[in-house]
Amino acid sequence: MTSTPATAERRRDADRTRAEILDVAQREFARYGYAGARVDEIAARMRTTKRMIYYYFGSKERLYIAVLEKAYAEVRAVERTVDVEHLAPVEAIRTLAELTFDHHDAHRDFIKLVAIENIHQAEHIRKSEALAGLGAPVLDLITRILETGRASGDFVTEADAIDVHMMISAFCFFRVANQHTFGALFGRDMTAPEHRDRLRQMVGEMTVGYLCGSGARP
Amino acid sequence: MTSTPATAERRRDADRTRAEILDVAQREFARYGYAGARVDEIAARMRTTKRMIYYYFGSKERLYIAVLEKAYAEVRAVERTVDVEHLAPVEAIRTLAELTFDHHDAHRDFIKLVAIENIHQAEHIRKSEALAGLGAPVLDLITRILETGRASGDFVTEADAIDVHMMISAFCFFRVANQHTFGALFGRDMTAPEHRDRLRQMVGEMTVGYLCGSGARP
DNA sequence: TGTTTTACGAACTAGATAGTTAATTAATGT
DNA sequence: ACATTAATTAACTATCTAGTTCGTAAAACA
Repeated sequence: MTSTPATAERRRDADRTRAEILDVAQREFARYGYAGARVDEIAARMRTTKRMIYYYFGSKERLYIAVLEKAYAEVRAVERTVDVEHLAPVEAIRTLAELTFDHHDAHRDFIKLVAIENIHQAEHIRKSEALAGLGAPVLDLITRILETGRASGDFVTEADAIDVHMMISAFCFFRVANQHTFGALFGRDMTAPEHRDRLRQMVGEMTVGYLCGSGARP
Repeated sequence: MTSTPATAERRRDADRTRAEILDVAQREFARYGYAGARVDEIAARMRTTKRMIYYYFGSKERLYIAVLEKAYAEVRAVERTVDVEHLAPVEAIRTLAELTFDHHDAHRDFIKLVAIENIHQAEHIRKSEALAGLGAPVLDLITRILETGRASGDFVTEADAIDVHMMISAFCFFRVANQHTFGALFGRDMTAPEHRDRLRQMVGEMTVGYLCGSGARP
């Protein structure tokens, strides 16, 4: 059993080639959409040829699905590192909101892939078993925080975990996904560094403010 | 001057043909994206031919821009009917949030077109002069509400009109635009009728809650 | 009425694009 | 060393798609 050098350069390296295809394809799909992305263009941006795309992935659609799965897997890996269990409910939910903000900020290609997938009515996500049940962990976390917060009397608003997750995601997602049209219409790039901290704080305040209620309601 | 019958059917009717092309094209672009939409398919869904698309619009891209302009124009028309000036600031902002919700709910094609436009980095919106300065009216309105609310002491949070508009839009937009991936991951169709009223109330509470602050902050 | 202009339809084309064929070379196992 | 398998390349093809050509007929106009 001759072991292959893991670090040194090899003329032929299936893993490396596969990974490079996925990498380039992710950028291409995120930038131009599924239909707009060109297989030839992806090939041109690699050190290998178009034939390899079909060798490893079979079709444009299967390549796209593979890109989606990889992107979601990375996201899931980050999510697992979140630990807010030791915090009091108000701080836990604020921290979760801010971490979600950071996460969306750091994975813009992923955001765009999700937006693209929605245009296609999530048909590819639904096709992939690897992507089913991906939402459960966050919902469990939020559910526990909400229970604690209601028990302590901090949270007064009735909303379930999915509602709260949607509220947080909507803010973080929109800021990245709609930066271009919003920028064109309102003359402000919400993803610019000078707005980052303020908006990050805002999503935390917004969520906490909603759950805790305010003096303005009769 | 022979006047043409306005209501009766005519074999040739430029306005009608033009309008039908725009209508069919809007559905097609909203459903498949710019690159994914097929000119032939648009033609097949009309009672006229593909030739007419080029006769009236010149190219696929110019047709797409015309669709965008029409969609934005309709939206603007609705926006002009909003009158919340006579309301107290808290109710004004809540009403604005709920109206925005209704508006997004009622114009789903428009939402999808905006999502598509973001994938293309708003290049078409930027090309169209008809779409510049479209954001100003809402911002003026929010600015006035915020001023009144701060003067009365109802609003304590420091956020400007663009921030508030983004917060409201994000929620309403996300619910419609991301319904498919969200549904696939969390098993809930946020656009389903049984969630509508709750989410509508939620966006109002959320915005008011944020602006008025809550007891949870030190 | 005759002429011009506007609106329309069927068939066609050039180029782009996803996907293939078949030969080749590097690594692996014996 | 040699056979086998995995990885890779270059050139090719069928099809799809935006855009066109050319001819025609209904309105508008004089």
